[in-house]
Amino acid sequence: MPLPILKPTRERKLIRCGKGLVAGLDEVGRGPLAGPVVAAAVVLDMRRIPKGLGDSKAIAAERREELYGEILRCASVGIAAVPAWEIDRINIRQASLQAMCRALAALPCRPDAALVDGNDPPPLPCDVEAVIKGDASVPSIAAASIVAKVVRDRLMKRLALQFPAYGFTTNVGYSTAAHLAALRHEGPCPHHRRSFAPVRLAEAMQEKSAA
DNA sequence: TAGACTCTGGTCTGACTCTT
DNA sequence: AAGAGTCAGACCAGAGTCTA
Repeated sequence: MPLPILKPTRERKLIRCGKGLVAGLDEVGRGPLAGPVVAAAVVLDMRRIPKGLGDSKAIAAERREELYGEILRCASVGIAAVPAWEIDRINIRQASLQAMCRALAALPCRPDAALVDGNDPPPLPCDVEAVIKGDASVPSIAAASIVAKVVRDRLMKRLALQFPAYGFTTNVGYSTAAHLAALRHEGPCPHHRRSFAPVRLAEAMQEKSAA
């Protein structure tokens, strides 16, 4: 089966409106109980768009890794992560925004406009257009979501070596039954988001059982 | 067996409704 | 009138089930 090719319609529209460089932005890791939120900004070369770009959730991990390599080879990429302690300090929404700002700043070039996933355009230091389901329909956003997901998965695998009790290799920080059980048994590690209700609850239960 | 679909569980904002 | 509470809709993901 031929790989699907997303058409860069939104990017081309912005370029026609005088925006020279258009970045796609996406963040991953908003829902998990542990680990950072990771954002990526990608400026694609419109002549060399990797085949098979699409919603990062719908792409098999192996294929995601391949696309990650292709994107790094043929596009400008900026990546940033905001750790759990900072999420606790400023809340998850602000942390996502911070991650996106930092990913934009980490780009080797300065984009004139950005396309982001979602319904409400965040305040960024360039023109921003929000696209609902953009990660499945806009190639730049799809590429950013793939890069962010691969980077975050790798970070979580590294954390799994440090904190093997929580099963980060498989749950990547999400609230699976096994993760919650480990959380109740071990208590949270420094990479858990204590501002999230299930972590607070588990911490309280763990303290109670330790007392 | 792999992909699609649905459900569950986490967050947030904004709009609306209810209570004081 | 103002504050509190609720709901919808957006995002993230894993897990289970169904189907081709």
